[in-house]
Amino acid sequence: MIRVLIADDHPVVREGLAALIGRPTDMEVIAEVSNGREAFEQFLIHRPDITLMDLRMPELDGVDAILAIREQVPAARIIVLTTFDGDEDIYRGLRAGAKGYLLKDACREELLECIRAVYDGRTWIPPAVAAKLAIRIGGPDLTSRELEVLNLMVAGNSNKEIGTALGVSEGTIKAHVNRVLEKLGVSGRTEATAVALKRGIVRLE
Amino acid sequence: MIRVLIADDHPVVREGLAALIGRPTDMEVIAEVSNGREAFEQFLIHRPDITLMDLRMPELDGVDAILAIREQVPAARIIVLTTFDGDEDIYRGLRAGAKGYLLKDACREELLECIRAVYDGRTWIPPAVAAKLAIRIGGPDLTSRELEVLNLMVAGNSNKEIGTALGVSEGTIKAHVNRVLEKLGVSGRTEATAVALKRGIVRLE
DNA sequence: AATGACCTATAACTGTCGATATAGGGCAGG
DNA sequence: CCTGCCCTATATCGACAGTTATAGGTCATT
Repeated sequence: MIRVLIADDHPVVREGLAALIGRPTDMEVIAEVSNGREAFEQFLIHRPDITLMDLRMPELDGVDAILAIREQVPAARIIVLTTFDGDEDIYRGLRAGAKGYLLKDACREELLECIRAVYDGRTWIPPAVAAKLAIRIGGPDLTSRELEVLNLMVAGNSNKEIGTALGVSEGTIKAHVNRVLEKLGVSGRTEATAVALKRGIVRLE
Repeated sequence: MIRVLIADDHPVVREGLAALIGRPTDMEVIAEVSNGREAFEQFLIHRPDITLMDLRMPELDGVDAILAIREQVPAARIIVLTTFDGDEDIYRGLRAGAKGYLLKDACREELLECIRAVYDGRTWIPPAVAAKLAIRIGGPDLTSRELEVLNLMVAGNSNKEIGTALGVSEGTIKAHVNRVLEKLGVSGRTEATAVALKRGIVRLE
């Protein structure tokens, strides 16, 4: 019997996963939670064989929940199940220690196959996801300062405003912006905004 | 018996909705489809009391499906059930003729209550959704030309490039861009990009 | 027929952006 | 200790963005 923990803040999705998983006779849902903190707590209590984890959740992010769990139980078998398909989301999820990565438009067969694969100790990543992961791995990392600048840039701030906000000169911001544009492979801050959002490097709100 | 049609391209969500709706004794799911075209076809065949419609679907968009259905059956009672909470999405969904608008993080009670309300001929819009709708209704519309320019702008094109693409002068584009910035209430094209994406006025990809 | 909204265009001007080069200080890993 | 990466800074310069004002042509509405 494969014992599954579901972590997702959408009741409809939890219900759907529970229905799909409860159908085969070799799987059962042992707990459902709606945020990352509960996911961590319930994991330690139930020690599920498989954890299905959404990325965007209140209280504690999916990635952070994975990190917290694997700090206690390095062998935890966790599958990310999310709507986000930016290469940065995929990269962070798998780097945190997820063994599978499914998008929410996965069909029933794909879901069950993935659960069985990860339960057997294999990793399970759909080709489309793997392709995006490859893009991310090839490219350069943004430094934390560059990320900070990028976020302020996406919010619509000018170089001068960013400089004021970070307590450095406008020229310094220009230098950072230049490296960000180069690393993202774009030709201006507007394109950088679109690319960063699409890739999941920054988020709105 | 309230007969429900489900239109959503995510199998997990369809399954979840079916499970939630099948539980009370006064509702039943009579059909499930995964794109807008099928939604239109199955609506005409089954004439459901309630249709739950996702907005982003292949083949035919949710809004277009609503329009197609209501052209044949103006009294159709359709509820939008989606993850998109930009004011433009909400506005378009309701203007197309939806009688309810739920976000996918709605709980079971909210879903059932909404279905019953719309079945009884009422409209059902959560306060948070209504608030965003109010924002959209207050503001000015972008003309089709301005939308065209905005889309090219978000893609990272310069004024000159947009002018070339549309076969007009750079100066003309500047004039369009100026009105777009004014209507969106922003101070530059980078901020315009972020706001347009957040509000659902434009989409990536 | 007149009004108004929209698209188009021009022009001049200021400010910001982005490219490029150069360089000192801090800090970690070999 | 030295190398390399990161953050910082300065400076120049051409390109582009954005403001403002003005105005002709089209088209639907009144």
